[in-house]
Amino acid sequence: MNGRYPIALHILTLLNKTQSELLSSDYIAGSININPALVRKEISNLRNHGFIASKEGKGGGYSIAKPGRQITLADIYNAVKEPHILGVAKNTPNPDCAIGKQINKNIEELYIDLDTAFIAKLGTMTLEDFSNKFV
Amino acid sequence: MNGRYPIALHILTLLNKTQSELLSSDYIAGSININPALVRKEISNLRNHGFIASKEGKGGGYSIAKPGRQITLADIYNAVKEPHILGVAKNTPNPDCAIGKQINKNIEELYIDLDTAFIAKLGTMTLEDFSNKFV
DNA sequence: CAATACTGTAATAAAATTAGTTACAATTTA
DNA sequence: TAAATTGTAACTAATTTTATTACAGTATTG
Repeated sequence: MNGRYPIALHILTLLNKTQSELLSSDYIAGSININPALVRKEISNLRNHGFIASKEGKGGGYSIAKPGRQITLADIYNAVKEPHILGVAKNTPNPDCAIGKQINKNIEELYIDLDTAFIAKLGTMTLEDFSNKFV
Repeated sequence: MNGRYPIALHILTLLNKTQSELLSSDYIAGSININPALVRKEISNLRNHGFIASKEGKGGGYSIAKPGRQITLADIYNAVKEPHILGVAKNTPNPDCAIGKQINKNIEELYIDLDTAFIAKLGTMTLEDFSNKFV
């Protein structure tokens, strides 16, 4: 798994804590300590999911698009998630092997089961809850 | 996340289904369709965790070290797991930012919480259960 | 005891993925 | 019109993952 989830959480926490004004990608990048273009790229994704509103032009920037109470950590997970929770092997198993032939289907099933449980757990926590951990 | 979990599951399923004889890394690699040296490397890890027994020399190979009923999918997860369930960002957040200063601690807490729940779920399934999905 | 067939492990190389950088058009404000 | 900002693409660098090669060590078997 790459660093997109923690980055997304960082961005959304900042915006959720800053209701009154717009934050620029430069400011956000300064808090995270990464490149502003990367921030804009991830925000582009989060905006497509309806979590963030943006305003172009001078004085523009970003704000949270809806109350943190209405964004669960599962929603964020779904917005940045990897294809499979426990990783994907890149091999193509041997179709002439009894196990190899069936393993992908069975792993797939297992993953769906796990993913469902994981999302259920994440769904019990909101961005607001997470934000409230900050003093 | 990389492909180690599915690879480990594949190896262990093969061995659990083959109680009577030893399987060579070559045979296992043939089923997975990856390099035998990689198989031996992952097995080296799984052996250190007590899941696999090995025999060197001619006619040697691998076998399951204990009943599949005694190996949970959580045990396997713990043997190959990544540092964090939802990924790690490589940045060092700005310590002069109120959010940046606290985010790592809060993410850490969240991850421990999630990991615990995930392991509990995985702990309800055994290698035997997984093996039984194969007809 | 010599040949063979394995494991165990390390070193290296190749491939794939992720993160970072640069650039610039488009937009808005003043 | 100048300045500040987003949006996006193209490219580069770094890191991680996977693959390959090699070979010493260990049993087995004729």
